[in-house]
Order: sequence, then C-alpha cells, then structure tokens
Amino acid sequence: MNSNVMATLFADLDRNGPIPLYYQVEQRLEKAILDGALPAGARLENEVALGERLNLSRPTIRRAIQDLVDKGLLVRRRGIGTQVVHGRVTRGVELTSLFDDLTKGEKVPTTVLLSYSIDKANDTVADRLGVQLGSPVLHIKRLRIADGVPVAVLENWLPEQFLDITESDLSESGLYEILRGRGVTIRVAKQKIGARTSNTAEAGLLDTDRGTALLTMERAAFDNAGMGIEYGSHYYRPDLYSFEVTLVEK
Amino acid sequence: MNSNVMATLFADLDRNGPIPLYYQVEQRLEKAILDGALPAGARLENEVALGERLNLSRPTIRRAIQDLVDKGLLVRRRGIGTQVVHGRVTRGVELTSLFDDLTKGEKVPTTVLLSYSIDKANDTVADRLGVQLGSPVLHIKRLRIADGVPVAVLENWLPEQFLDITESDLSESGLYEILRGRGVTIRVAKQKIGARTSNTAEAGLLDTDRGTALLTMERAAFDNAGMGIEYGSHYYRPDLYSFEVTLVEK
DNA sequence: TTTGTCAATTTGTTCGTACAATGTGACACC
DNA sequence: GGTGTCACATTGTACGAACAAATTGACAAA
Repeated sequence: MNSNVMATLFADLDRNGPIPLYYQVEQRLEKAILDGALPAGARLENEVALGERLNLSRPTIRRAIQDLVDKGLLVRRRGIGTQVVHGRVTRGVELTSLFDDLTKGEKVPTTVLLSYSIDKANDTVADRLGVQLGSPVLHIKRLRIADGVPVAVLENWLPEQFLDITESDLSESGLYEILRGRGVTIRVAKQKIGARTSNTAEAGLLDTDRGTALLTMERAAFDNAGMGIEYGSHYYRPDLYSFEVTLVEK
Repeated sequence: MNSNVMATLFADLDRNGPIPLYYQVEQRLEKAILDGALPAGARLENEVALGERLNLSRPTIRRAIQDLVDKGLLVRRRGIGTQVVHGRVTRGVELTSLFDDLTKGEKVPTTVLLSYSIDKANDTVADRLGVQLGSPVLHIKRLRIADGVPVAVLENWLPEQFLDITESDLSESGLYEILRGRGVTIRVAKQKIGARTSNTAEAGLLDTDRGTALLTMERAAFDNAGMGIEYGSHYYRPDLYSFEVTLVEK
C-alpha cells in the first residue's frame, strides 16, 4: 500500500458520531479501491495489524472487510491474506429504481403517466404483494424517457396504504423516491429478468419496430417488516438498458 | 414457532465435526423456512433466547441469522425482532452454470460442442480475464440442449492454465463441473444481462425464427485469489430461460 | 533430489461481555 | 382525553480473547 492510501485510510476516525466505525473503515477501503489507490491484486495488511494501526479491534476490521468481500471487491484466503479482486469494478444492480439509475448516469429522466387507477388485486398481484385477493391496489403505468428517448415502460401495483399517491407525485419523481419520502425503506427485492418479442403497441411506445427484442423485468419489493411494497412488470429497450449483477459465493 | 420447527431446529448440533455451528443453525432455519414450517411473517425467538436454547453464544446465532438476512429470507428490526420475509421464496441466481440449473430443474442437459480452439486473447477477453493481450486462451462454443430442445448457445474463453481441458471433457460435463473437479472455486462473478434480436444463424441454432428476441448474458468469473477464470458471452431462448435475482439492501 | 516435518503467518470460528439505539406499551400527569 | 415519560424488549456496535485451519517456506531426513 502506498502512502496515498495510508493518508485516506488512516486519517482519524469519528469515534463519537453516529456512523459505525466498521462502516467508516469500509468506505475508506472502498474508495481506495475505486480510486485505484488499491489496484487489482493488491494485498491488504493483515487484520490484526490493520486493527492496531487504526486502534480498532479485530472484529471491527473483519466486519469492514467482510462487507467488501460480499460486494465482490475483495477476496480472502486463509493463511494468505486479503487481496483486491481482479476485473473491472462495476457497481452491480443495487436496490434503486430505473429513475435513480438514469439520474446517476447523468441522463435527464422524464416520465409520462400512461394510466393511473385503483384496481382490485388479481391473483398475481395479491400473491406477489402478499395482500388479499380483491383488495384495493394502486395500479400505474408509466413511460420512462431519458434525454428525449423512450427507454422503458413501467407497470406497477402498490398495496392499500399507498392509494393516496397522486398523479402529480408520479410525474415529478421516481416511484422509489416517493416511497423514500414517505419513510418507506425497501429492504428485499426479488427480480426475474427475461426477454420477449414486442408487439405493435409496445414497439410504438418505445419508438421501435414491432417484433424487435424487449428486455423484461418483474420485481416484488419488500420493506424491513417483510411486507410487500411494490410489484412491477417492466419492459426496456435492450439497446439502451441492461442489468449488471455481481454474485459472490459464500 | 410450532413443535415441528422445534424438532428440526433444536436437535443436537455436531460440535466436533468440521461444519461450523453457525452454518448448521443457518441451514436448519433455512430448511424450516423453505419447508413452510416458519411461514411468511413468522417471528423468530430473540437472539439471546435462541442462543440459550441451543447453548450457543449470541455472535454465533447472529451470524446464522445475518446470512439468511443477506439471502433475503429474513428481515430484522431493532427493538422488534426477526421475521420471515413475505413473498414467495425463490432461490435466486447463485454461482452455478446453466448446466447445474438445468440439472436441478429435473431436466436432462446435453451439450454439443460447436467449436474448440486455442486463440490469442483479444482486447475484450484480455480485459475481462485480466490476462495479457495476445496470451493463449481456450475458446469454446457450445449448444446446450435440455430434454431435446436447444436452450442456449454458450461461448467461453479461459486463461492459459486451462488449455488442457479436452473436447471430450466438455461433451460430458458442464464447464463449472469441470472446474470444480480441478479444485477451482469460483468466488465472484460479474454478469451483465440484456436482450437483442436474433440473426439467421443464431435463430437456426436455437431452432426459432430469425428476428425473435434473445436473452443475453455476459459473465466474468474470478476465483478466491481474485484471478480471472472464465469469460462467457451467452444467449438464451427467452421462452425457456430467465434469470432470478434477489437483492438485499445493506 | 525428493519427501516429510515443523514453524510462522493469516484468516476462520467461537466464546463472553458491555453498552447503545430503536420501537412498544404502560402509566402517570396535565 | 391527550401527552410526555419511563421501563422493557430486541437488535446493533464494539471490545477482548482463545484456539482451529490453511498456506507458505525453511529445513532436515531419506
């Protein structure tokens, strides 16, 4: 590790603030890796030495490193040490909406609300959200546009407690942004990614020809109480969007 | 928790064997959830009580629970407790090959080796595998068939140390099976999932019409030393295959 | 030269403990 | 009736310690 890394890594920790110590270490290490200060293959100091340097216990250091291993940034081998994984570091799919993705990608997302209604939950929706069959759900369908080009059609269903989300809310912000604003935290999401051939209506919305490929995604999202928050069935223009996932064997 | 759960959960642990205690607890809990013994929404006993019951320390219990939280099976709330998440429990995409997936799904996979050669790494392959440009790599292309129906075309590149994998190896087993047999453990994989429209040759291989949608996946896989093991560029018949992913917010 | 053994290094597992932070519910107080 | 407060239950963070297991490298023995 060069002196540059030292500087960022061993600067003072905030021991009284609300940010956990392991998380401060984790973020510093992650930044060092993403910045290239710790290049692919670089070996970290061992856990005990790192702990002594930062005046932290080994469990705390281990927690920080473990999180980065889980993110696919580091690999560990008993008897050997910890190294930065090879290969381009791509931030995988996180729990964000397309809206967030586009915003981060420096595009300007806009939304057209195609339909807005309060429906009764059908079999699929009731099953995915874990609500009673026939219970009222908010049903919306939106066209997402980035830099003037249509990218995706998003169809969502939300349970009863979100019936008061208005049409103007939906034109202004992404769904996940609205949910965050209401204090809802998505904790777990189960996605199914596939493809199919578009029909005339779908192609028309995305400004392509009928019969071209669509990338599809179904998602059920749950909050930290394990309750269903949102079920979505989306399709994307595959020349403009794809999914990146990092998998880590435990 | 009913008595059925008790029975499986509180049976004796193997305290001397090589299997970690936290992992034994984790597997019992997972089984109870998957079997439905712990249904969606069920609340677990608190960590301390569980520890006393099993005669394990709290850190050990926490480790088991944390792993299941990371898998998207449980959710925890401070001050409240731990609950089984709602929603169908689907095993997400794990670090397995299509061959494994098909075997688990009770299909009979067969493989046709379309091409087999030793090439020099081009820009893309060198970058993804982290090897030198122009270094020798094993380049294979296979057609995967399940129950007599073509499902996917798999094109892979492997670095120098795998040049001795033979054509007959590849006809007999899946690539990941071969790698496991050689003691290689895949630890991290970075995937990009997309879609495109098929051309005549692709459609011919998959026994569909030209111009239909294909599901595509690119993957770079790394071992526990962080070295590139395999780079693949695959396409699938979307009516026969899709990807399931579970995301968990940390 | 090859093989076996042993020490050193490093991560993996497990224990015990203490206090902090968060959400719930009961209860007193206005 | 409402409101604030307090105790309680539960998970979150952090420390310290000990031993186990895997890998490497050095060195001795065959």
